[in-house]
Amino acid sequence: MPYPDRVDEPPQGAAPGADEGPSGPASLSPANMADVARLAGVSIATVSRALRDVPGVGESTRRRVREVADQLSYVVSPEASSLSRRETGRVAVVMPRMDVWFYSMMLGGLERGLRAEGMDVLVYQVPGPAERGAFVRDLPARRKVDAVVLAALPLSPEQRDRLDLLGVPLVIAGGAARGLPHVDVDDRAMARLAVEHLLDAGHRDIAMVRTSDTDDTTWDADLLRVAGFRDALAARGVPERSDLLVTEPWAIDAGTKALDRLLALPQPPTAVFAYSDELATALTIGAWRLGLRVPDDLSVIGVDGHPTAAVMGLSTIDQQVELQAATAAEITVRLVRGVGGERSVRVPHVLVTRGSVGPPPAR
Amino acid sequence: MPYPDRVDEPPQGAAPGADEGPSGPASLSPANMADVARLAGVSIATVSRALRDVPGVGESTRRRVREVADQLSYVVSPEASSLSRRETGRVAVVMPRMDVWFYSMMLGGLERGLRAEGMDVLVYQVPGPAERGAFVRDLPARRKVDAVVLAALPLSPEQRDRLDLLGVPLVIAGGAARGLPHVDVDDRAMARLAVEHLLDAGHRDIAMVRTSDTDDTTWDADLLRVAGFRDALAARGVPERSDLLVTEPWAIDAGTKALDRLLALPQPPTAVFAYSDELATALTIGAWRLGLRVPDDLSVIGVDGHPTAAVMGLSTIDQQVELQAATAAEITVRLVRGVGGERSVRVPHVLVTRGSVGPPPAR
DNA sequence: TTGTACGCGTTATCAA
DNA sequence: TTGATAACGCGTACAA
Repeated sequence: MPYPDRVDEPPQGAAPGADEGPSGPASLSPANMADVARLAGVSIATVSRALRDVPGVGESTRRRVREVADQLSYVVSPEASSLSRRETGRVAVVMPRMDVWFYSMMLGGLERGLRAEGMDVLVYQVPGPAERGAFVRDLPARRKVDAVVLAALPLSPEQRDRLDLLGVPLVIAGGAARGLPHVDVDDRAMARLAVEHLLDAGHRDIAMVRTSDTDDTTWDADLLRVAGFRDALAARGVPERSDLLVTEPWAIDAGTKALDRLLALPQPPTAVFAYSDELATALTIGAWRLGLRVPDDLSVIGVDGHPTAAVMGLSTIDQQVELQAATAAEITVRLVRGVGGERSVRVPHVLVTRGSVGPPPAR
Repeated sequence: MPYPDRVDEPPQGAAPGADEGPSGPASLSPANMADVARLAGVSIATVSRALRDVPGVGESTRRRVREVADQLSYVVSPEASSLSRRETGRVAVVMPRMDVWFYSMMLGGLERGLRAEGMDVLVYQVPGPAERGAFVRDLPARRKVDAVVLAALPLSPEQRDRLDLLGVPLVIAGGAARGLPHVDVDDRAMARLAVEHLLDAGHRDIAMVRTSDTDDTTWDADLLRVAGFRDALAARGVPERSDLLVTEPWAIDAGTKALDRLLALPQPPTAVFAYSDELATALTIGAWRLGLRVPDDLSVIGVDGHPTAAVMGLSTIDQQVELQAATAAEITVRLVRGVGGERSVRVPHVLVTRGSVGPPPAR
């Protein structure tokens, strides 16, 4: 009777007929440190030290423990380890949704960066105002993670304050927030750059197209890009025409609809600055389908660095989402580990010219 | 001295100057059950029972415990709870990447479905063959989750077998696998349907466009869709022209390149079946930029249900990724809870006609 | 209905 | 270098 001290294990889970896996050695209830210790003829403490590579273990002992460990295909229980170390090794990433380009890029980059540092990523989708309220009220991530990354999640200052109750470092990715570590881009400057690019090409009747959310959420990036649009016009002394700032309710083809409205104007624009590449794309497709040529009849520029923009040949301001994500991951890791360094970083943007901007058509 | 039995707490983490949050009551090291028990004047066991809504607690007692709990803003330690219950409340979602449409949709849907059932989602990005090998070898998710969902992750049968060592239910989302619970679509039938749609419109010179991976990975869906393409032609007695099956190395503009090759043929196709909407989109954009009209000069149909396809006006076979995800989430939950039901589901596809398919141009 | 006491699997402290 | 042993915080038979 080799293991007199283990007599529990009810059949647990699996229905009678269920497969138990062809792999023999995987006995129910995986091995624990005690098992390893016993087989290696050492104490639990030594096993713990040996497997964690902490100093203070004889080389031969360490080897032996290692061998026994993978012979039993033993792995440390993360739960028990966390309980004891008071760390989870996990980071929560919270975003409105993860099935649209910007967020999926951000999530992908964060996962890469965090996993490279040995952290697991727990994801939370918090789409609307109601869900945001619930998230902030219930703090479902509490005690589950060592840090929380908010990816472009619109929160009120009070909501942000309440997140202090999480008791772990908080990082904003893709946006700013007074006092909190964050990674962002200069939305205002990006917009200014885009519009300057159009002005440089000779345009004066420049429209800006954006979308509004179905709920009443306001996005800082939106306001800032409108401001940048105005900055650029003002700086060149081009009077702003209010009819050229059009806002469509969000929809996948909002750009197309915006174009229709612009073309119906008595004096249509010769160039369009779109809030996003998605908008620019839909707008351009709409233009093509109407028989308009880009940029001969209409110049278009967007913001994002969306891959479709490349296929479309759309000029854009690349906001380098991967870099934002990688940077946010790095900051998060540093905060968790308690090492110093920049707490907030502004990622540079890049004008990518692809041929969707040209001189205005001759009248 | 109210709490004589708690005398630990080194400053832990936070640098001296760091903000401690304006929220007063959040003392370092959050309250535990013992704290709640003491303040409520009951035993720890009672607190545990009261907070978990298990029967066997007086109504007044339960209320009192609840009050004390949120007064202390107490939350159960997931680590300790997991350790004791031998469950994590987490599910791992593993996918090659999460920053492309299909996977981000899948992940979003899985997260929604799993969270609705109270499970947290841990994500793993396993891009290439090397990472797949490492994932299968090291099983980093072991002991961290109650189930694993593999989302369209290409694995060899041996690799799948090795995943048995995870010791938790395994679900395949967006693909099949002998013996494993899975959710998939009928790729072969989808392709057949798409090509039949083109045949019905009168086309006979029908091309299929697909991409090849940079690594040597083979995707079942790819083979099946090619088979479906052939099925449809054969069923109508249309001889297959080998020059009309073109494969481009994956790139965002692969569709455009494929089109160039097709148009260079002595007898170009009058219609194209694209492996994906992404390909169909790039191909269509390429066609437009060449001055071709769709469907007047060329008919195009894709597969996916990608939102861009809607903007483009592309007909497609919608593979209902959200439904696939929701179904996979449901199956996963059932397996974890050990309740019966279908272990594998085939999700229906839908032909969406949008006007990118018309009769072939008159010669 | 409530309390006691042990187990869950580690890490960390203190001796040896 | 190694070994006991006490936390870590919660779930749960078992007893009261």
